[in-house]
Amino acid sequence: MAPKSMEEKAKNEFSKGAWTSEEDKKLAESIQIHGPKRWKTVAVKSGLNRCGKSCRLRWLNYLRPNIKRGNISDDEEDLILRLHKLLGNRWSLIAGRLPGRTDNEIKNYWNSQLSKRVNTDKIVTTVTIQPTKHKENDDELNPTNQRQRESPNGGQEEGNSGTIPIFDTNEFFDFSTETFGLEWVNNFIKFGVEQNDLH
DNA sequence: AAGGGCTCCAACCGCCAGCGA
DNA sequence: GTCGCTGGCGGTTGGAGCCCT
Repeated sequence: MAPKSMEEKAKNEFSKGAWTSEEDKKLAESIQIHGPKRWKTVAVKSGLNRCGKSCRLRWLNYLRPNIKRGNISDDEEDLILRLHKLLGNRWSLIAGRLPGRTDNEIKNYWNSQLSKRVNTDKIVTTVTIQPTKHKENDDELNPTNQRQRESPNGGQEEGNSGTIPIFDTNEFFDFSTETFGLEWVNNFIKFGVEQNDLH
């Protein structure tokens, strides 16, 4: 029985499990040559018996330069809580606003620490978001939104029961740039204060 | 000291969208 | 228009290490 898809083929042919320092070195060298985009090429040229997806994951979550690991500060935790309240489980978007943090790390942090606290302590952020008429723009901007809505819980954690926050992410985030300035944080907090003042 | 349960996190899996042939 | 390949995403799993009894 031949494999039905490339993914199934990959499952059978590539090695899995923890990466060794030797593999890390080979991967880094290959990425230096081919760039952190063409993962199939990187995987093949590196001589690693790993699939492109695995190489990408390793690079993004571990080898990438300027990556921060562990010791999530109170400020960062507060941001994660607030952003999760607004965005739901859109980890890549949340990570994009936390310099040096990866979506995987934030997802793990949420699942291991924050979700429990949200459920048990009934943490309530002070931000109350009103629906806007720009929902469609949000989808155009972030294709993953559509998938989120199709997920069983609609991208919302149990701790977020109640009204589903719908807002225009573009009001806060400039997705057209890769800069990680903190100006958006000020806008974000200011917006939250304004919304609270209305109630 | 031992072993059973728990926590955390690296890595895998499945799905989907974009793109080129 | 469609098909296959690739990259990106969120969900899930497995194992190493820690803690408690």
